[in-house]
Amino acid sequence: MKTVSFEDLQKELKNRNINLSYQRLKILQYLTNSQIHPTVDQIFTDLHKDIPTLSKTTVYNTLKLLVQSDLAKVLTIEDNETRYDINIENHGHFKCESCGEIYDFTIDLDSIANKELKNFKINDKKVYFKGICPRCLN
Amino acid sequence: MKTVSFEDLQKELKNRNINLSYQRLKILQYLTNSQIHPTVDQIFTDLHKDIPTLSKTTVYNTLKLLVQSDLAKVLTIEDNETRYDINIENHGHFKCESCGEIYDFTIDLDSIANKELKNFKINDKKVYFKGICPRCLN
DNA sequence: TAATCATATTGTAATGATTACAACTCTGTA
DNA sequence: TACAGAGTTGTAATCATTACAATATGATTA
Ligand SMILES: [Mn+2]
Ligand SMILES: [Mn+2]
Ligand SMILES: [Zn+2]
Ligand SMILES: [Zn+2]
Repeated sequence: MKTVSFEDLQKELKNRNINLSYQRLKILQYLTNSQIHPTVDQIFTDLHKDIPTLSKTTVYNTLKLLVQSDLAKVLTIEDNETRYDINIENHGHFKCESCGEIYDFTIDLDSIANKELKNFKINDKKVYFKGICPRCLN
Repeated sequence: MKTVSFEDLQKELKNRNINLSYQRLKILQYLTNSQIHPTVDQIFTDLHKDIPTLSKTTVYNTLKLLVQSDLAKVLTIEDNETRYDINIENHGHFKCESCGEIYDFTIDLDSIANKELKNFKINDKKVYFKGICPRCLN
């Protein structure tokens, strides 16, 4: 699973004429460093320790910007928690129903394209699994 | 894609000692008759015409009951609309970004099980596609 | 440098979906 | 008829998200 470097992300932003403010930089760093597919609240709470003036609205705005620019993806594994993934490569997500942790896994999404959909234009594919992770099985 | 008959559903409810009230009956009928993967609001609004006393809370309660009893599934294709599917057979969902319609498609979920997950206990698999449907492509 | 302008951020209020909860209703049984 | 348990209802509370107006920032121009 390829990971896009932080520098590449900065370039991408410039390509799209998106200014890199201090807040945007910090949110982007948080997303690239953490592998936890965070919620808005996790991002806000963690960053708020360093940036006491940070507004939650800014977090929402920035994430919307990143998603619209195809630099991040929205994960809706549960109906009550929206998560964000800076890794836009195609891959699946497994959520442990016991500890709540979310695991990435590689998946060949091309192989699951379906004949029934041959006349459909497919722009996005999401694969979500749920169950119990090995750590919790012990 | 196998469809469970309404009579089978009734039996399943009895097996689980779930009483079939008039409201529950109507909600169940609505789910089996409509193939639109409705939201709570759609169910409530449509049924409210026939049952003016119906409460939205009852719709929420009944759906929660059906999901807990494994007689319905929750779909979270978008982060802002929770939908329900009475068809619990494994199948994928395609949402048209133009008209909003949701299409079922068959998919062999066993074939996309992954070696990386061989030590995981998988309880549920969801596959969501987005794009443009043939009708909207014309 | 100072003035100007566009963009970004902030805080608060509004919205909308969902849940909590207490009162009421219905149905079957003693 | 009285009672008990389950189901329903309406309202209030909660929580995530969005709208919006005021303020701040940062680049551009004179
Ligand atoms: Mn991921
Ligand atoms: Mn379906
Ligand atoms: Zn776990
Ligand atoms: Zn369409």
